[in-house]
Amino acid sequence: MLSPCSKPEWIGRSHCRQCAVRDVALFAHLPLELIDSTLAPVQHFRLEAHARLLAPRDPADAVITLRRGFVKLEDLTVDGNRRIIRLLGPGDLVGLEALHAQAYLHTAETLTAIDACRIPTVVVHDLEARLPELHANVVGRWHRSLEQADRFILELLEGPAAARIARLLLMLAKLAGDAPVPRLSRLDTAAAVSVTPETASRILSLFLDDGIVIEQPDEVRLDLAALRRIAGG
Amino acid sequence: MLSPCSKPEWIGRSHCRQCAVRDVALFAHLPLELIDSTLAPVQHFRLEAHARLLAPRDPADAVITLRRGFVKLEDLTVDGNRRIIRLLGPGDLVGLEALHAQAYLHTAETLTAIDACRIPTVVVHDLEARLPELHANVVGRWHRSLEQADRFILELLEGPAAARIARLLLMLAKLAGDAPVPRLSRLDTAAAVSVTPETASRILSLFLDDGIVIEQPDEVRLDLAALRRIAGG
DNA sequence: CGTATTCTTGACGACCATCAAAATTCGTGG
DNA sequence: CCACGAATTTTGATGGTCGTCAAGAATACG
Repeated sequence: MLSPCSKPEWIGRSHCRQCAVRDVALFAHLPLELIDSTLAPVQHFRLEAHARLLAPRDPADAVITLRRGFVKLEDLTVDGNRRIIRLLGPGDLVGLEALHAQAYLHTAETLTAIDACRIPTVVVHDLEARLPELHANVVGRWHRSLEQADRFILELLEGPAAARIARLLLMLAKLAGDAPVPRLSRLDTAAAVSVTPETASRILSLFLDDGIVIEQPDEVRLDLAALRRIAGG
Repeated sequence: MLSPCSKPEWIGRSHCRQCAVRDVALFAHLPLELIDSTLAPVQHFRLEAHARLLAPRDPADAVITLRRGFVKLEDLTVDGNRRIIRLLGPGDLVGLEALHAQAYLHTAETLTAIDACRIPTVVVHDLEARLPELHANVVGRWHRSLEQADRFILELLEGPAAARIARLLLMLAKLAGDAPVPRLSRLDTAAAVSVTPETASRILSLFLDDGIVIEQPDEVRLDLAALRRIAGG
């Protein structure tokens, strides 16, 4: 079940192209004799849909790179509502805050089944000290997270409810790329765009009636052009 | 007007305690002969209130550390409204994205007169390569920005308008610390919490009537306890 | 098969956006 | 220093959107 990324059968897999760590060519530049010793603690694992990955206040000693599947990051607002603050897809890092804080800050839960690698922070820090180019990549991760937080502020929390939900679906579609777009529950949809579950339900009913959204058990088919029109801008 | 931080009269100033670069003791640990050569490009400057500091797409070749005063970061939403996405105070870095991107991403404008230092990114990268502890500090800056973005999502864009504005004022008070709390225009208040200027005006009228807020030309006095009650949670 | 959660749909009301107009402040130049 | 125009602010009236409350239907789960 757990296998170090340095094993031959791992390296050969096409998914490695999406692996955040592979992207910076860490493995290629590492001296061969260091590969096993350094990357042995990196554990590959799978997890089913709707499972908790991280909880706030958990001791943060590792980051997780998503190879396949989708994850939501959520928090409680001051008046006790759930709010989704970020959506992560293949190539993204979950639990980035482990690189700077002692504990995780947000709840992380899977939206779909996932395929991921657990990388202890000591490994990242070790490699960072040796490979300056990895440092730029880590900063890039922070930058990406910040950009997505800004997009939540500017797109998902702005304008009429229908436009927000349309933008949410477009955001998911972009995250998914070629892969099928994961289906969000009404509760999660509401928690992402700051409306009540009732309004989320009503608006999705409209979208379904118009054929703009087609729901299947675990995924959705979207009329992107129509959604862009509703999203405005 | 422009003076390197390494000049004697600068070092001696009490404000240096608030200087983001001083905080990591860069200067103390640098070999003496490197101080002048490395820090010469760091320029200290002042700017009046309501002045533009950075604009999106400007070439990003420096970060700015705020020694005194307050700055807002803003952007346009998809439907063309101004939205304030971050508020910065003494010790914060403006234009953090320069450390990773080629151009600035947001509009940065002063809320008050400021006292700041312009640090070319090459200087930061040079020092980072030599001093590992600076790297942790830089990551800390990204973390702080991300935390504030999350607080905007969870606090300022949630709940009734009065609660949002109360939370905004509390956030400003915390930023200011001992210093006077800067006065935000109705337009800026509205742009921060995503309401119309009319509602911002109406709600502040209530606060003024109740003595919860007292406005002076450039600053405000706040009844923090009352604001916390209105903020909820 | 029964219970709990999620989802749907409806009716109602509150909050806030919108439109409008007047008052005030600010900056600028006469 | 005053006068002028532009921008901001205030206040009111009105309507729409969405939250709230409620009850029933569907779905998931043990």
